[in-house]
Amino acid sequence: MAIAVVANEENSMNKPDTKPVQIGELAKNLGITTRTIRYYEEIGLMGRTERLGGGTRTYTKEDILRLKFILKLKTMGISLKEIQELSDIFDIHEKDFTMLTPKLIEILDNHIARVDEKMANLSSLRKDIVEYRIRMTEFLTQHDRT
Amino acid sequence: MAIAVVANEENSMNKPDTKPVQIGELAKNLGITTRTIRYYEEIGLMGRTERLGGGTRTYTKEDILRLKFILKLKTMGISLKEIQELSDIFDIHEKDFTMLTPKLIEILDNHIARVDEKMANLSSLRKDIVEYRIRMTEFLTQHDRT
DNA sequence: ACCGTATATTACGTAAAGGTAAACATATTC
DNA sequence: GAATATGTTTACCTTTACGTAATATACGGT
Repeated sequence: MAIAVVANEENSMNKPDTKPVQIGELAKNLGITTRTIRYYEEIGLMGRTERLGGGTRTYTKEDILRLKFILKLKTMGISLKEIQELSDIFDIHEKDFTMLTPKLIEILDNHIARVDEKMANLSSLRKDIVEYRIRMTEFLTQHDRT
Repeated sequence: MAIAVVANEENSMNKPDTKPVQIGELAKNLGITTRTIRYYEEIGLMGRTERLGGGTRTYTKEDILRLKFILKLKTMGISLKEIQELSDIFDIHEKDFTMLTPKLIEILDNHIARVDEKMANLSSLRKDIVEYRIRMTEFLTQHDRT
């Protein structure tokens, strides 16, 4: 239940449908490719999940929440490297989500600052470009007249 | 004189020091590396400049202005690929800067729009992160009490 | 002529986040 | 049981803007 909070779970009816899902279906549901899921496992974002006899990966509800959490952080512009740090903490402390929260908040705070900075930069950049554009236009019209 | 307008030339005393410069000194003056200059030539941003007998590159005042122009566009976030388009036009029309201006304005307009979009995205992103951060904090304090 | 520094060319390395292909095993469906 | 779909691993490809190294000449001054 803990991680559901952070993965934006809707919790509609909470059916106990604990039927593990395979990678293809999961990918389709989440709108990503299987390569992405395997890649996340490869770099240690997902703990290694259960496999069927032949090696086919299966994903429990918890696994899926974890993946959704990763995707959520990604949409917020957190890099996979930062998410790795979180994953490490999460796994080291035997999936105790509370151990993860302080670091998460730290990263988020950090990220807010970065976003603020970026916005300031873009704002001044925009001014530059517009100014430049005006000079160009003037230059052009002067040449039209001559 | 034409390109001087766009490269932000200070035009302090306008000494006729038309002594061609070599790549190392030029790089130092502009605060970039020689690799960068050669790279720009490699991908066609700089027309091939004159060489000394042994093949050493030399740069005239015009060449330097062209390079400054490229750097100026870069600081505004224009990609080298876009600058290539401009360079192509410039070279095709035998270095007539007026032929280049419409495309330049188009690129700048385009770029302003992109910057605006980025800023809007960052703004909503910031909201998301802050909201999320608040939820995390609440989650944490609840667990402290229990 | 010689020395030390600058330059030339070629070519591989880097970071991020996967894409894509090859070659194979497994699972499902008719 | 053959065809089809899905899964597996390994490993090289992509983009951007150069960094870095290796090797070979060239330039400038004495």
